[in-house]
Amino acid sequence: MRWSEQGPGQRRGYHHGNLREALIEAALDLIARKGPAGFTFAEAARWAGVSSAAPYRHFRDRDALIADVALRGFELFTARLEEAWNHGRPDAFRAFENVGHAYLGFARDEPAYYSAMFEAGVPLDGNPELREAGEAAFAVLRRAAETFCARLPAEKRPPALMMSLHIWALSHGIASLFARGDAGRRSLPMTPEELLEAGVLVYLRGLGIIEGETTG
Amino acid sequence: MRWSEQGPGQRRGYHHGNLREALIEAALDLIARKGPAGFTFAEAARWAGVSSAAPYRHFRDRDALIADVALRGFELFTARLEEAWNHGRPDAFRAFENVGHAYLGFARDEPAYYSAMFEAGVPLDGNPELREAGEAAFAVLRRAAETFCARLPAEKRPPALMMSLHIWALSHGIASLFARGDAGRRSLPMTPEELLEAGVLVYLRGLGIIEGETTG
DNA sequence: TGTACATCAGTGAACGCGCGTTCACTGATGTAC
DNA sequence: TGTACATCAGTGAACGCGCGTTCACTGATGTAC
Repeated sequence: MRWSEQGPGQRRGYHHGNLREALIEAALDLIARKGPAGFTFAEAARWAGVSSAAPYRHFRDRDALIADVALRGFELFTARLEEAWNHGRPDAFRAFENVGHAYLGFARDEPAYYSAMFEAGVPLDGNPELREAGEAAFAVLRRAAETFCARLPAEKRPPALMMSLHIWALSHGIASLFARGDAGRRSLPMTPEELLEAGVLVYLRGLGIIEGETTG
Repeated sequence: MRWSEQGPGQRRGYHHGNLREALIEAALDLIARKGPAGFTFAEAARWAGVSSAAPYRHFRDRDALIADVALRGFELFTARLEEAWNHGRPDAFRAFENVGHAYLGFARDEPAYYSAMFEAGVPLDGNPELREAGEAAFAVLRRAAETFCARLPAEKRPPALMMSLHIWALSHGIASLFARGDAGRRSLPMTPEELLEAGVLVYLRGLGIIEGETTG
């Protein structure tokens, strides 16, 4: 460390060395604390211990940085869902459950990414890379649904696309309303995970994919 | 109209006459077009054809105005859900379906209210009136669920609170992801209403409240 | 190994802008008598 | 009905601020010879 202090970083010479990454970290920190609108280019630069003009060497403008955060968010999200699915092991049902938990876990552990992905209002048109990243995340859910549906005989097999949309919407709804760390969060007489798990169980029973008691 | 032009309003003398309402209208217009963060006190004043200091006669500050918009939003929302429920007529099932449609309809027709209510990050602590208004809206859903559950014999009756939380989360998820007018909206191979209706049907079947074919 | 030079990631000063908020004020309205 | 006055919703000018963005610049790094 030479002279200038900075956020949580360590070194500083004339060249920062890793400014691009530092700016993204700063964005995550700021978004987590103040929401996507509370993030400013100027503050991110300050956080990284760099002049306010420096970020322009790495991002066209403020929106480009947010879009990049959203993109990374989707990549991480996809990886986490994929890992939870784990090729349908140990069995389709358990793996499906794990995907649900991974969904909520991501929303809770990475509120800043989640925010940038779903609430920052980054326009998807004109950013095909971002759109594809979002679709890749959804594709994990969809593949899981397909595998899961395959246990049923073809004639009573529900449309996997619809099923995955339902699960996605339910997960997203629970995450937005109850599992986020922000000020508007509603309180709940159970954990979000329990709520999601119960909902998915009822839903799957309704599809005829699993059997069981109607109530507990 | 005397001299100063204004948004869509009509008159202007020295006294506006209805500035409080005009500012709220302005806020709705701005939020609908730019999101909750895109709303500024200054622009709302301009929209109403009034000096930038005038709003302070009616709202303590910017946040107070947004909180007021959210409050009205919840009141409207409650009224609309209530109307849809219509005391469970013509029958509990149909009425329940109507509530779902009303939910999505509100999110689509009143994106600005919806935004202020669920996305503006208005802190609920320290604003009991707002919190109660939100709970009142949810209470409609809950009462509907209770009435609906009552068709089942007590020993296989699902917990109505949980059921209403599931329906709420599913509706909110679909509304956020697919039914909103903003830029981040995902596209969908069916209407949000169809998606919600199908999801609720599956869910209710899973609870054993309705019977029916497993797939279509 | 040493020097010349191109490249590139930073600087820092400056800009114009719009915002939120305050202040002493003033014009319109409504009420008492 | 007319006048005096209190009340209150507006004005408009001013403030300090932080933002996004640009510019000519400069220090560090890496490469060619």
